[in-house]
Amino acid sequence: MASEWDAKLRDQGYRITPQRQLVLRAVEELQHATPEEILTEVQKTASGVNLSTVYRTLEVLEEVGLVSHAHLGHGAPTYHARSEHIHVHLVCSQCGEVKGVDAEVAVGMVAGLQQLHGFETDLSHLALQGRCAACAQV
Amino acid sequence: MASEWDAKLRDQGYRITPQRQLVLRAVEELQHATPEEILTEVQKTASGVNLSTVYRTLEVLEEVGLVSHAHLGHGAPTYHARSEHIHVHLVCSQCGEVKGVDAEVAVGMVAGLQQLHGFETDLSHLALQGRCAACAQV
DNA sequence: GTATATGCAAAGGGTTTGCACGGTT
DNA sequence: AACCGTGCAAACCCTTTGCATATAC
Repeated sequence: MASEWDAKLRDQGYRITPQRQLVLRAVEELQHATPEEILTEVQKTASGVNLSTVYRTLEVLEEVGLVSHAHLGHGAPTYHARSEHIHVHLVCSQCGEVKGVDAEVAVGMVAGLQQLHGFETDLSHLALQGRCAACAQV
Repeated sequence: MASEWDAKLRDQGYRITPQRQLVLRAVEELQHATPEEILTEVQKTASGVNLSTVYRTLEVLEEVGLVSHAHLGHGAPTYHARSEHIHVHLVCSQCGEVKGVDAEVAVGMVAGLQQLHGFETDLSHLALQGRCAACAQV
């Protein structure tokens, strides 16, 4: 049901605007995009849209649960749609490669944290630093 | 052997300076501090030290393996000494609380990533977003 | 003595905010 | 008609960089 997006906004008292629709669509299409990249994508359709609107919109979309962000490197965060398959980000600190892998690998840890510390982990934010297979071989 | 710190620097061709010693000590004492906080601590002893020196020093100390950083929230990253017990950061996205827990909880995930994807995870950078026990009860 | 490290100040990225206008409800 | 959302521009925080001076080696 891809048309639930507007309901999620309305339910929390937010209005439906072209900008919000375009930003959400851009996030879905680009998959791991920074605010700047999202702006560029949005401007292909609506050139007048402003960067601050993208920031404000992402904040709203995140609050209603339509998107999430993760800090993959030192720069800007990247946003992805919440509807996507939940995945964990593997970031190679040597070559910078980013790989998304199934969140399955982390369920043990999540269960452990819940049991030991009562902590409810949100995996959609998770970025793991390390060395990818290629760089580790050296 | 707390006096190995200078050797680690020298071995990689770096010089030993008061600033580097002070920054390292500040990181060890403050435990999870931002560059700004580290500067303030260092300036208690040497008021002339500059923020850009702190940044450059942290970069060097990280390269030689004396400190690590993690992005706990939206703001500046925090630095901690590598010699400390390895721990994972649990960040509550609701109340902002940060808790360090033993990295033991993550060994299963690390092993899985190694096996499935050849990825060597660096746990010292790991920050997990979620809800702490207190906030989850609501 | 020479190369590296530092302090200073300016520039740079990324993000937030105040305000007047425009659009959704 | 009322209020929320947007565009614009300025401000903000965090970080990096160029350059002259000071310092470790």
